[in-house]
Amino acid sequence: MPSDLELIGTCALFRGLPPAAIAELGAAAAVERFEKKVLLFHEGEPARALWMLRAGRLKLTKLGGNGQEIVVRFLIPGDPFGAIAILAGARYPVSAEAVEACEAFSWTPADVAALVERYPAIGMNSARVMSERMQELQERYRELATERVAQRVARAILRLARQTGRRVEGGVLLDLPLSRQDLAELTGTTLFTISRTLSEWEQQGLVELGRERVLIKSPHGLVTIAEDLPS
Amino acid sequence: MPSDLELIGTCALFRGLPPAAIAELGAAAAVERFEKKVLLFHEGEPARALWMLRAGRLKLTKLGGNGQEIVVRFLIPGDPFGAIAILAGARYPVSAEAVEACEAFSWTPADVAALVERYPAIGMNSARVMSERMQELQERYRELATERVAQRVARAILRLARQTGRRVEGGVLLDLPLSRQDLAELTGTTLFTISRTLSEWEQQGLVELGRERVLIKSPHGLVTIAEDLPS
DNA sequence: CGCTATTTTGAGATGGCTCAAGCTATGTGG
DNA sequence: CCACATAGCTTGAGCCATCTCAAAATAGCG
Repeated sequence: MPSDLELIGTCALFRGLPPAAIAELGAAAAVERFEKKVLLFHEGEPARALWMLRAGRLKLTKLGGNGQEIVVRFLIPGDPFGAIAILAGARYPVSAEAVEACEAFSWTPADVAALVERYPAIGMNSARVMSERMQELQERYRELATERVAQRVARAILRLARQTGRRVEGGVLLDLPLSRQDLAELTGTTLFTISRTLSEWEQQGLVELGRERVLIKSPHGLVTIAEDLPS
Repeated sequence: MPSDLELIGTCALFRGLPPAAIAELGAAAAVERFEKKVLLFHEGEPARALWMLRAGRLKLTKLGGNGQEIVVRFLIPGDPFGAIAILAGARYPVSAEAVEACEAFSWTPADVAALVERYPAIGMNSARVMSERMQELQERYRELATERVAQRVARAILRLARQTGRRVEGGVLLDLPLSRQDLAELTGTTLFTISRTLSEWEQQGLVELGRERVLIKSPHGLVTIAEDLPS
């Protein structure tokens, strides 16, 4: 369990800053706690803070005109969020929802501005973080445009495994409460199709399912599906 | 027709920098010319430069395993590209192809690093540019996941109109060679469906079509479709 | 003027969606 | 501790938006 300053100092946004900067960040940060299903902020709201997840899991979502929701991504401790609103717009382009009890640091736009002024390396760090996320989203965009559902679902699960996977006996457990609906909104399909797809994989022994729970028994099998290789 | 230094000084990446910085950028830039259909670089290639379009139009594309291509976005003069590779990866995550004769500035990674060192504001500028593109891609991702083809195509055309639209008699012309195939790869559908959709709109007097050419006669009509409003 | 790239149109197939119904954990209040 | 309520999940049946493939029309270009 890293200390707060360690977490702040090693996250992608603030890596490489002098200890004085990290100390300032720690001093300026507010810490808040959010229960499961609580919205930290919602899409369209004026940005009142730059955030960083301290503990727990949350998801960034986006609404469609017809009421449909999509999941932009899940976050783990150390991940910054709300940065786009601070950098580019005055408003959050996504909503942030706790998928389990969470704690998050937040900094006011004024504090962020002052710190960026003092430690300009934050600028390049932000650009790097944005670039990495952009790369992932471009990739997912391509998948959504060109691949079948099963392929996309397999990829999504493998990504989640890399991000939050925990080795347990029998395989790798996705270490967050992940409903079929969540997976559907992450991959651009419906909860029905997700249910059918996962059930089939369970038949084949690739995964083991539970309520809001996915255990990967054969990562290799999922890779075969994700890459559309002959089994 | 702005001078090179004006173009460099007013683009999103270098806005607000002191004249000395702009002069340096101008001095360090190489200018190259590319004919229609030429690839400036391709996906996966090690990044050898940060680019900025000087004249013409180009598109960023990405390949799928099955040979299918998608269009990530079209660029107009002043747009930077290849930035993600310089910032986050060592390799270009997309290909860049001239859709008409183009000219582009390029800077070596070493020159970029030196300039960023000297003028740290470039860091925040990069972050802002990335954030804006991220916001757009998140939006398009949502559309691809939740909306029908017609809706997405209408949105894509309206975006292109905002970006490269030119007022002409009779409406707004998309000022770039844009094939049905390009539109399909931009919106995640097939050229056949694009052809049918556009033909229908032409019947209704919303657009006027030509080979690699779209003239918008009724922007409002397209908005109605894009927003899925009752006509 | 003929070649080639682009576009249109048709006909048929299908992957995934929609809607309805029932099932099953999980947690909760009596 | 049990019975019930509820959120999450599964399964089935039918449908339809969109894709696929084939063929022909059209428009530039050399």
